[in-house]
This record gives sequence, C-alpha cells and structure tokens, in this order.
Amino acid sequence: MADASAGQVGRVQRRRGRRIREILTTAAELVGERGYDAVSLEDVAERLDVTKGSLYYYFPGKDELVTAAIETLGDDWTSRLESLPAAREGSATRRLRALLGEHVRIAVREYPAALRLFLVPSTWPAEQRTRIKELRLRHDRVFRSVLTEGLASGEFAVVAVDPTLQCMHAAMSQAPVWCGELRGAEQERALDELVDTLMKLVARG
Amino acid sequence: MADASAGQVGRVQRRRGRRIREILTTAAELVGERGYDAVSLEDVAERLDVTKGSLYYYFPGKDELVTAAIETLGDDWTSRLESLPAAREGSATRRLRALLGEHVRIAVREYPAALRLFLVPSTWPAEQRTRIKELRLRHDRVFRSVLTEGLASGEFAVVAVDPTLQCMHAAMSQAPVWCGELRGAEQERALDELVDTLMKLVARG
DNA sequence: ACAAACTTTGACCCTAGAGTCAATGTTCAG
DNA sequence: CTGAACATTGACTCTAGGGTCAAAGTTTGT
Repeated sequence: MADASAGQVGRVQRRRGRRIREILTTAAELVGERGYDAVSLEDVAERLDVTKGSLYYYFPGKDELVTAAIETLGDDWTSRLESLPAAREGSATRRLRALLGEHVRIAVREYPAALRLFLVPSTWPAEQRTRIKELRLRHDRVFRSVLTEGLASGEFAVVAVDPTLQCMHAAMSQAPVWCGELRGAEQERALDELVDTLMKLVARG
Repeated sequence: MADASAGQVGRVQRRRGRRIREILTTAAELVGERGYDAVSLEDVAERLDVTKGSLYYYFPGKDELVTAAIETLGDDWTSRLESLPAAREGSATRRLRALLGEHVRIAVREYPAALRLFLVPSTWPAEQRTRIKELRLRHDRVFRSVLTEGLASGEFAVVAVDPTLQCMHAAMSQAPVWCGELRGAEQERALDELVDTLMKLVARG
C-alpha cells in the first residue's frame, strides 16, 4: 500500500472527488430547475444513470446533498460574475450594469427556479441554513463592493446599502418568473429594462 | 320544502357559506405563514378543530382548497390597501409611499411566507394557475394606478411601468425574510428604509 | 492471480400526507 | 315527533419519496 498520508491524495480519492462533483452538478441543475421540494433523489439518480442507493454512499441524506449542490451552484454563479471582464473595468455604473445583466441572464437561462433556491425548508438544521446564508453573503459581496465603490466615487447615491442590495437580488430572482416565457429579442428587451430599472436604485437625485 | 329557486338563499346556504369562509380564512392564515408545501390538510383541520374528512365535504381536494384560500387572502389584502385612507388622498408620492409601507407591514406581520404565496407548484392545472394570476393582476392594479397617475402628473419618472412594479412586488415579498426577525423600532426603521429605497424607482432624474 | 478496498445495486422498510367512505351525529321543515 | 337533508367522523387505502442494507460487481495494489 502506497503511503496515502502526508496529504497525498491518491487516484481513488480523486476519483471519488470527481464522482461527488458529478453528483453535485447534476443535483444543482435539477434544484435550479425545479427547487428543493420538487426534486427527489430518484430524479437525481436517474439523470446520473445510477440508483438512489449510490447517492447515499456519498451523502448521508437529501439535506446534505442538496445543501452541497446549492453551494456548488452558488459558487459557480458567483465566480462567473467575478470573472466577467466588463465587471472588472470601467466606471462603477458600467460594472454594476454588467453584473446585473449577467446575473439576470444566468438566472433566466439556467436557473429558472432561482427564486426557490434559497428558500430552504425552515425545518432544516442550523448547520445547513448557516452554510446557505454564508453562500448568499459571498454572492452578495460581488455586488456590494461595486456599490460601495460607486458610492465612494460619488457616482451612486442610495438610501442605505442593505435594502438596495436586497431589492436588486429580489428583483433578479423574480426575473425568470416574469421573463421566462419570453423569447429572443423580446426577452432581451425585458431584461434590459429590468436592469435599467434597477440602476435607478443607485441614481443620484 | 320552501322554494329555494329564484336566487333565494336559505339559512342552510348561508350557513354553508360561512363555514366555507371559516375554512378559507384558516387555510389562508396557514398558507401565509408557511406556504403551500408546508401546510397539510390535517394542519388546517386541526386549527379548525375538525377532522380532515370534513374539508373534503366542502372542497374536492387540496389544490382547490388552497387556491380558494390564496384568493381569499389576496382579496383581503388588496381591499385593505384600497381602503387605506392615506392611499386615497394627497400627491401620488404620498399615496405610493403609504401603499408600499402598508403592504410591507402586512407582509411582515401577517404573511411571513408571502414569498411562497404565489409560488404555486408548477404541476397545478391551468385553471388554478389562471385564478392565481388574475389575483395578482387585481392586486397589481392598486399600485399600477397610483404609478400611472404619478407619471401623468409628472411626479414620477420610470424606465417602464411593468419592471418597476415587478421590482416593487419582488422586494416587498422578500421583506419578511429580511426584517422578519427584527423587532420594534429596528424593524420599523428597516421597513422605512426599504420603502424609501423603492421610491427611488420612480424618482425623477 | 488474488485479496482488500471501493462502488453499485435493487429489494426492502417506514412515514407523511392526500384522498375515500360507510356509519354516525345534527339540524330543520312539516 | 319524525324523516330527510346536511355535516362530521375516524378508520381506511394508496402512493411518493426518504432512508437502509446485504449481496454482488468493480478496481486496485502486490
């Protein structure tokens, strides 16, 4: 047996890690499409072409699996926003607009159930709820930093930072509900209008 | 047998109507507190001090009962807004602010699950979904009319009417999530900030 | 090749909660 | 008072879906 201590992760470990990531990605897809309640472990298993039992080999239960899946989805989402070129250069106005536009487009196109995503059952144990909350914070930070920079530079003016961010997130989560069935140019127009509307929240009087 | 035709509703009919209203009120309470999924018919029955079977004497199933309950809740909510004195007099700005404030306070205090209210399962039959949609429209009209009046008088300026209303509703539905655990003055302050933030959506540049 | 570790299976258990219904109250008209 | 209409019960069925596990299958190191 090769020495597996000293932080060395063997092929087996990496294999396991890959499998877990596959499962999480698939679960995240489904949860993003339909929300927690509407996704059963059999759905997840079916899309992975395995049986439900296998999932329990990697996760102790549905809660843990879904929490981890939501984290995966959220981290992916956040890093896509962070790595958006237009969100890294130019005025705060340009950057915020780019962030809002991208966020809303990801929501509409990939996560129609975005609204349900963070709407975890209130019966969940504190640990999972904390993890989800932290995820929101990480995600929130992307917008918050641009907003505060814009405030510092005098480009923006707000009543208060928190409710402004909350309004933005609320509206963006709802976007799939409003624009989900629109297509093509019509949808683009609706999304642009939404972004412009949200930009009013930071406009100087 | 007394002639029950010719539109005459007898005592029995009225009795039945009252009972139905009791059931709907109770169901609406529960759905407003916890949302559709988290409310079972046994919960509703228990709060009414009857058994589940009785509910099936008045309603063919959970969907119909809950749809009707949501309608009851929504109509009640709408009419409370409509009958708000401050929403009927003064400038559009004053009226809109009053509406937003009242709406958000009703949500936080009475319907913590407001966010889940209109989030009906996508598996529901078209009929129920239509009824819910119409309910939203009725409710929307209260805000829409004040908004268009403000636009006509030049008090307001918006990117477009629909996304503006959508943002307002989205943010207000989220309010219980943000401010639900705050108490007293702190909560009041948070709600006022929220309302002021939303007023920026209609502010003239 | 072979055993040990790892992975997957599918049959199984269990519970929550929707929905049914014959039997049993209850109310009311005549 | 009495029968018919109305209302309620509680015990029942049925199903979806979470969770368990021994057995079988696969991979890996030597």
